[in-house]
Amino acid sequence: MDRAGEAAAGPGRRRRRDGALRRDAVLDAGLAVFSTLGLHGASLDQIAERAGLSKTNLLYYFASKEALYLAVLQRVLTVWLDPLQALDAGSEPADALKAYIRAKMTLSRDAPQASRLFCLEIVQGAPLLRAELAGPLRALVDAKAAVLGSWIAQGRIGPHDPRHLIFSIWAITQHYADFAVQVEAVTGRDLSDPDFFEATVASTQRLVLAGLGLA
Amino acid sequence: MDRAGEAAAGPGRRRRRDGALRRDAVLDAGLAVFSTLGLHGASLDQIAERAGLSKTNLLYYFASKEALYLAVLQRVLTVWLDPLQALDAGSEPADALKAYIRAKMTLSRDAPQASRLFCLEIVQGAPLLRAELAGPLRALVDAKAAVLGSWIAQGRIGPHDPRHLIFSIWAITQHYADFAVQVEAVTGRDLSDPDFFEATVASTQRLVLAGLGLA
Amino acid sequence: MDRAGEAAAGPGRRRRRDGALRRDAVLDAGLAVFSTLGLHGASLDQIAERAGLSKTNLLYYFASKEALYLAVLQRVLTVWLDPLQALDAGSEPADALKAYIRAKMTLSRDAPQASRLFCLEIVQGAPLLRAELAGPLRALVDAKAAVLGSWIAQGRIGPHDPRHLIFSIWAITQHYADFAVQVEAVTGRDLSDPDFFEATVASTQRLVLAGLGLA
Amino acid sequence: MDRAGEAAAGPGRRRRRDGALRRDAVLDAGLAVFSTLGLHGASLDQIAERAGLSKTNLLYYFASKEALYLAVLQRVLTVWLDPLQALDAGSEPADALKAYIRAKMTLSRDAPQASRLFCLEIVQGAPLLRAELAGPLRALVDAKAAVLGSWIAQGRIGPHDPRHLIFSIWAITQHYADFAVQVEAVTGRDLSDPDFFEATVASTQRLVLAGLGLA
DNA sequence: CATGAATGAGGGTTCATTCAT
DNA sequence: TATGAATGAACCCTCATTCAT
Repeated sequence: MDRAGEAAAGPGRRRRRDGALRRDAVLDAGLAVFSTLGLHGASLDQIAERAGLSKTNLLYYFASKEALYLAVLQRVLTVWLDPLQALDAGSEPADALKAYIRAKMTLSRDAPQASRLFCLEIVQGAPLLRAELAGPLRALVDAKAAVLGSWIAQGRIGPHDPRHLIFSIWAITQHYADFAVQVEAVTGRDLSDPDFFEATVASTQRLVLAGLGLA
Repeated sequence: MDRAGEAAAGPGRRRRRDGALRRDAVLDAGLAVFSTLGLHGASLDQIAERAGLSKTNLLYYFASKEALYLAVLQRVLTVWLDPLQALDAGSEPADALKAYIRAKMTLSRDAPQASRLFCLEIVQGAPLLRAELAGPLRALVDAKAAVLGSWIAQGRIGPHDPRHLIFSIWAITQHYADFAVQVEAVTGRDLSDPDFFEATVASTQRLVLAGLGLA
Repeated sequence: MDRAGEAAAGPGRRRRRDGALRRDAVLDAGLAVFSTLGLHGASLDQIAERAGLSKTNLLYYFASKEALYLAVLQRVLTVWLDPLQALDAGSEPADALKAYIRAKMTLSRDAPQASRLFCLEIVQGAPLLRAELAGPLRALVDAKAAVLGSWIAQGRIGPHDPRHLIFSIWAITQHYADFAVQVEAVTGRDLSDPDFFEATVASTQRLVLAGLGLA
Repeated sequence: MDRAGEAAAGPGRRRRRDGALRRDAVLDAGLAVFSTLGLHGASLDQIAERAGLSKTNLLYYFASKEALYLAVLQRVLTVWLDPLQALDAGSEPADALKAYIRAKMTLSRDAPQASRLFCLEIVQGAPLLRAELAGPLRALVDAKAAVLGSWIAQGRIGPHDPRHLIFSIWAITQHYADFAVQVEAVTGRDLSDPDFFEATVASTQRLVLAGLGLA
């Protein structure tokens, strides 16, 4: 019944849904290609082929290569800042930090391309993202640094500069996505291996918590 | 005598030395441009101009764009692995680790472009460096992991997986070079500020040493 | 009754009238854009936007870009040849020529875009208008040359080749539309200034009439 | 001997001369194509083929299509303003005007493409030439209008506004280049026919001189 | 009548690379 | 060594046109 209903929904609506799907397919393809070859190394032809449409048609959905790149980046950034939002002042510090580390490491496992694209953009000086960094990102970090600061003030965690702590967690967790080839070259494993994933999470949690005098 | 010898060396030798100087100039220019724009975003014209010669002449020194890129990468890699070599089994663990962290952070301050170029290459899957990773780099890490492993076995540092420990130190120290724009957007400072540099070194040392039960 | 009839005419007829209005709007927009940018420099999008409809819809009214261009040209040509028709053998030569010059100069003032589009087409070799030139236009010129010729034969105007005379009048009067930017750059004025318009008409009339020994 | 000398001149010099020749060939081809199809209608491929080189090589000589177009226009403009320079206050008015009309008509015969390209540019609003019009061209016209004005003040020619007189001569003489297709459609002849050329010159001279009371 | 989606051809331009000297 | 000239491949993008509704 439902499927019949969908089939009868009329072309207009189906089309529109197809359009949104194709847009998403393009964003996915863009993420894959951009994160491997960079903005300049990627070609629209490549992305279009991967998304299953023609280059011209791709340009019907996104006005230009740079517009597509930006759209991909925006989508990445949204996902990227999400876990930190959850770091809550009301939680037990150890639990909150452990959860945050796990959440970030999970992202590194499940969305490594997003991590890499973000990394590429930042490493190259964030020509298109600088405003986002100085605006929303900084605001979020300031807010969470305040949370960590209050824990320190209450003596619940050691006196580690909150921003350096955040950077350290970011650095370590993202390292397993961004430097995955290196990790694999050295260890022969990556995060998709459940044992390795758990060992990495545990190791990072232990380092950070002990580093803060919580273990 | 030496100086007279040099002065009288004739065009042949002087030329050769000039040539070596120009080669270095090209490598420097290549590092600067590649680290900002990536392999594909950089143009030989740009690099040549920065190095003060013509594009055609540049191609006399390096057979192709990719050859130049590789040469730049090789030079980077050499510098890159150097500090780890110094991690010596004979030292006191705390001292050795503190020194290593400081050395790496110093590199991030003094050679951020090298760090970024290395990062770019790895993030994109290390298409040209994979062999280096699986070969020399892995061997070096294995060797140093053995050192750390011996310290653990002797109970001189906590039971933290040696490779994860190395990754964590790399991740944190390189973060301040690779994500410098982000660090600056959030904190308003960077490693060239001596106070910030020392605070960052101290913070990282404390986290790692405490994380290993050494503080 | 008529108005009621119109009001009650139903969608069919009203639609048709709307259609004619939109057609005209497209022709107007086409004239404006083509006369500024030429056939190849103009885009259907531009014309459609100016006419207030979508490109696809524009192509419902005109089968192709070239078809639209031709339609615009046709409309221009009709207006263009009109004043010459009025040159009547029965009139006094001086009056007839003065009236013709004024009529042409008025067109240059009121329909400069039409003049320019016609000019563009002719200058480029009239690829789409050659037939019109060799057919109706030549016939008209032949007819009017006969009129002028009869005046010469009667000694009522000087022995100036009729066709050259017509060309001269065309050239001068159209110059103030086609080369308006140049005229304005040199004099700071254009035909929309009533004083300048009258002075230009008078000047041209004087030159031509005196040139024919009529003053 | 001369030819041998040239042949022995060495590659460097021959090359350079070839380069200048090719540049000229490109300018010629550009004039031919631009004057027929306009800036937007012309393609670099077309021009390159006509000039006997590849599109890419053409772009080695001229940085962009617009740069080439401008270079062509500049060359045209130089030739264009030349005859007017010769209009000298010291001459007999009738002789000077007759000579000027002949010179302009000769240009229309020998360089009709230049005339047409100039016309195209002006008709479209002179987007790239406006500065030239308001600067050098206006200055030249002002100077020559002063000459004509002095003749009027001395009663040597009739009281015809000098600028309108100049415009009229321009309009008529250029008409035979710019509207050549129309002239040919109507008369079956063009300026390359010596009889027609002389008749046209004479006719124009008579109209203008008589118009000024000089015949 | 009207529209959103899709397409293919072509255009200008960049750029690494080669050639000839 | 060094350079100016030349080339061909690839790329992004525009645009007239068609399709399907």
